[in-house]
Amino acid sequence: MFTLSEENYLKTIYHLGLNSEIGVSTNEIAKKMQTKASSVTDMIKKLSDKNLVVYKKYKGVRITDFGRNTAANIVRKHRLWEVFLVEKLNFSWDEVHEVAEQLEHIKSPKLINELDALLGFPKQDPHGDPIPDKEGNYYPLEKKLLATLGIGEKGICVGVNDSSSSFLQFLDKQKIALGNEIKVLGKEPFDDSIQIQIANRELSISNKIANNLYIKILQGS
Amino acid sequence: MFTLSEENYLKTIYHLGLNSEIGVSTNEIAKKMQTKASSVTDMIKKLSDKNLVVYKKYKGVRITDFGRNTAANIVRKHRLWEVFLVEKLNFSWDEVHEVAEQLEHIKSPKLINELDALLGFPKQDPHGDPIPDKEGNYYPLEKKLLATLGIGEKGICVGVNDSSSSFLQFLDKQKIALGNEIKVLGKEPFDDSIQIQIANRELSISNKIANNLYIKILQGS
DNA sequence: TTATTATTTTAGATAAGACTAAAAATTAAT
DNA sequence: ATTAATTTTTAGTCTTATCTAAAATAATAA
Repeated sequence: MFTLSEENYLKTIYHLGLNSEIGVSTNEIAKKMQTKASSVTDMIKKLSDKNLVVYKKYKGVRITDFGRNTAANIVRKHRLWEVFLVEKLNFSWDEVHEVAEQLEHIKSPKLINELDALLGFPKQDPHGDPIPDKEGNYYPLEKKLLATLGIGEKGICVGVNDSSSSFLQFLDKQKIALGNEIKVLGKEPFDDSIQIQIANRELSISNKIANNLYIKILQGS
Repeated sequence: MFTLSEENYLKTIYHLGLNSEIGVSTNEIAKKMQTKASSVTDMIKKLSDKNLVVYKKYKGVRITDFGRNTAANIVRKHRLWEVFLVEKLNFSWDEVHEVAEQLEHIKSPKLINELDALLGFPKQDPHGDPIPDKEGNYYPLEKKLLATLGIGEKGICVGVNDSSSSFLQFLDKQKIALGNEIKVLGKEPFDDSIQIQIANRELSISNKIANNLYIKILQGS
């Protein structure tokens, strides 16, 4: 099995490598993990010894199939715990991350499979991010940023781009939650703000907000 | 906050000190934790620096009020998680300990309070051990060993003395569970075995088993 | 293409937690 | 009350994960 530190590095490498064809650089990892490049080099060697990544000096790392699988399993645990915290323990979506960061390292296959069942085999976490299955596969939602919708289009709020707690708290305050139906009523060219209808209320949303909210387009809108 | 290791040592000292007036010895701790006495001495100094125990060289340690409170909180978390695993995730009582050993170190007051509420504020864990409240107080059940009951007495199975997985698995196999009503039908002087009635079945129980099962006496039996 | 800058790695140090072996203190036995 | 046996502590070493400072390599600019 892997240490806490190894799991955290692996997870970071997994996330950073998702949208890039080339290797993940030492500095990128160091910045993301708030640590020093030399520490990253040390850890990369350990992960490489355990066949979780392929490492070529000065060329960054690429995750292996084994590493990807291992990382996806940690992400699966993280996101299932987030669902549990929100659905069963009354956490709000800005409170879940920190606790899930701890819970994701608990080792017990039975625990996580039973938790999955208790929650009804959810496919997304409270931020709309997909939950990998036992094999590490997941199916990202077809989604667009609210800012890219045209006037008259409507959809369901399915996720956030920025999951900083200040943004999530803002959404809570405005009573915008996952699952809400949102319709674009108008767009203001002057400041790129957007007028929307949500749960029978009308709101004006700044461009910055609209660029951080993901919407699943409803058919026939 | 405390490290994983510090918490584990503290918990052991707490348990070993419960039924003794004098200090807990280095060797006792080492034996219980499957480690070496020298490692214990090192750790004791750290716990002492953090005011969790009082340490006098060659005289063992005594837990402080602060230490006792901290330890009781870890025990509280351990036992609440055990209830959760059995009640919500279909674990059997011999499977819960190992996972609870991990979960008890998760840091989040909200998590544990909400979990407590989800479970309906239970007072005992699946082995019948009392769950401390937020202040670290708990109320042990009035209980007797099955072996000490007289013929005709009856009570409810409320706990085990030995919680080794082999014993717990034996109980599972015999369909003896917490909450079952047990009546003593007879005692065999030759081998000190006991005949009991449990859930409309009659069973013969060896003395060794009867010395590891706690019974809450029912009034008027 | 060479010099400059940025990135990455190496070397050496530190802290936590564990170990072994030896020394010191306590307890038990004669 | 000494000696012997046991317990406990100290001293020194090891591993993991981190750091700083310096060296090596790669990328960029003149």
